[in-house]
Amino acid sequence: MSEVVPSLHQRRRAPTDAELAGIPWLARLTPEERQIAVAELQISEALAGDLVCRMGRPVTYWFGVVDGLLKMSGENAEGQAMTFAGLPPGGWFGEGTVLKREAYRYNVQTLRRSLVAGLPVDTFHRLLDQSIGFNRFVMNQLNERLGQFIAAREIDRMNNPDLRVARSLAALFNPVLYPGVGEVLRITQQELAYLVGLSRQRVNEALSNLQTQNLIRIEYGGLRVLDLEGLRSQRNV
DNA sequence: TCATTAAATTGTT
DNA sequence: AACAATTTAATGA
Repeated sequence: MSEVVPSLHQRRRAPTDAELAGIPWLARLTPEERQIAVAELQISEALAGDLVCRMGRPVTYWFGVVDGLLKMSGENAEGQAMTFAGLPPGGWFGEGTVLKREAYRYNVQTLRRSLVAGLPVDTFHRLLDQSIGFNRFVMNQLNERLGQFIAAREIDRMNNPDLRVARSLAALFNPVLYPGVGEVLRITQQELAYLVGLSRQRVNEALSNLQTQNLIRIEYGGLRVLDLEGLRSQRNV
């Protein structure tokens, strides 16, 4: 576990066109608004294990995943890390904290080498003041994630590992929150195991079961979703 | 472009 | 946790 915030600063640069294309809310802006946003957007390359934001630190940016895989976690009363959510490409997070200009309430760490985009807090507020499209995006985002966290409570209460994996996968394939994912989610079975809180062996077995049911197809270094509704509606057997 | 080798990931016990 | 099998990425002719 390494804190590499300094390297995040050093690696910061302007976004390329290809990276901008992967940022979903830019499409909701007018050309003028878009120009403001793009001028302020930063891209940073984070190595595996880097902390993107740290609990308690003052908020600096609204973050999004351009490429790679992140995990959001907090601490329980005993100080044990607890994973809240996985963040695949296209996912943006921290707007609640940015809105209130508070300190980050969780840790976000890369599970592997990733490209992370950041919009400065002041620019976020400027867009919120000026842009209807931006407001719509943020509102939709908050709403969708509320649904996902409610679903996550259900997942936590399930003791059947196959169900946990199925529902967690369905969350990662959410096209509204993570539009960069598409048909194939780039994730190793080890990474998924970290997110779900199971051993890799058990995840491997659960994935095999889901593949047998034609819900997913296992690929090298990733998973292809065949039936998202089927994953969501997995029930106890 | 192809063959060889190293590294990463998966499947299994 | 350990190991073998498989897939991909890197290297160099």
